[in-house]
Amino acid sequence: MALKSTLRDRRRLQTSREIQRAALSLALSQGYEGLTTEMIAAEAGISQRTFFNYFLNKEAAIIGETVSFDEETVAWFRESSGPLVPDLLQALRRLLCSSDLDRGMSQLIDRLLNKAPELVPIFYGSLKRLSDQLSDLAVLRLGQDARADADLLAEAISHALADTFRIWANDDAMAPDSIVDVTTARLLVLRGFLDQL
Amino acid sequence: MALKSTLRDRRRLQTSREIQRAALSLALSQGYEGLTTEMIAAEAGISQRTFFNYFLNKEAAIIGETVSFDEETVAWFRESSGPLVPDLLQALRRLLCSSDLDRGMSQLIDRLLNKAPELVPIFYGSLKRLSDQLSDLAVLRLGQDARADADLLAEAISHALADTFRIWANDDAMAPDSIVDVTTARLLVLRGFLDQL
DNA sequence: CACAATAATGCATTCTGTGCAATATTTGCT
DNA sequence: AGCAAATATTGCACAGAATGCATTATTGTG
Repeated sequence: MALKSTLRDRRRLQTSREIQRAALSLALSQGYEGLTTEMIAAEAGISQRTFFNYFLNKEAAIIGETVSFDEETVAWFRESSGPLVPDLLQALRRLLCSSDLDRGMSQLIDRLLNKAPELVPIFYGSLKRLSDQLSDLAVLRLGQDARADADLLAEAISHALADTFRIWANDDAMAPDSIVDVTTARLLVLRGFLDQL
Repeated sequence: MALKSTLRDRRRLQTSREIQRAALSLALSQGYEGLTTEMIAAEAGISQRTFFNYFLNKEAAIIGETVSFDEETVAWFRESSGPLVPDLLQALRRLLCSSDLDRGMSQLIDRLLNKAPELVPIFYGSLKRLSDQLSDLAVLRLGQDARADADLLAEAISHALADTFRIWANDDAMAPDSIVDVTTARLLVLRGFLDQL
């Protein structure tokens, strides 16, 4: 029964994206304040009840589906003998490569965050999930004892990445491939600060 | 009219703490799932309506009041000519000194976060507010152009601090004064990772 | 085509959160 | 103390969020 009906899955993903698109465009045009789940459902052409079948809550619809590392990447990372941090960045490269990035959607999100700053914490909550995955990867190589250190590193990397994402969303000339490069540059800036200690 | 009725203010702070205590203890004993604002209000001896006069929402009651840098510290920081990062840590030292830390409450929070991990994002949202304040401080010295860099640095520092807080909450032998010292040590660990780049 | 699995929907219900008006309490002042 | 203004608490009504459950529609399979 595993890996069957991909047609259904594609429809599901499509509907999910349509709901997110509806939520973002309504939030941008009418304001997030006063945006109701009924409005989103109507705009997406579904019932309110179906909206809640796709997303746990209104905020999740704004954020959209979450990405995660595939098994091959995890396996590769575990076996690799290179230095930890570059390997984590390489894993991110693979992740961004597999998940097809939608610059238009990212732009909408960025504009919404500027217009409705109260949503920023929601996105940081979502970013935390990526950070947790990075931390899990790091722990594969450092051992559970280093969980706190892994968390700290993963937070820094994921925030640098989020930073870079905003840059990428607003720069049509920037290639997706260079995202992790810019993220690395951001991390070097951070290291520069920490050299003051 | 400024700086008047401190009696009223103290009562207000006391009620606020009592509500948070009620929320935390109920969440720990009965579980956060199924905890209603009416239950919290009843436990705290106030009406549900009054609960919402103190906190914008249920989650805010769990987190409690937010701290912020006082004007003297901001002024000191702006004028100081020392290196940026140590000065930021010094500002944190002053902040922790002025806000009287309640280890018992911190312990309750830490236990609740272990029991109900779905609340972790809430706390990261709250941590973000501290991070924003740190970033504002840094921008005073770096200029608005360096906002992105300041954000990155502030995130790293605030996460290292949050880390340290959990350690402090569970170690009765650890003095509040040493919190920032341990935070600095955490930041050095992070720098060690970044040296791999 | 028929049947099983899955998805969409309507409906009732509980809880969150807000606005507003009424009531109670506190504070400053004489 | 006693009065008036400011502030806090409360009850009530209401709109929206989110869930459970039963029903209906759609879709994939043999």
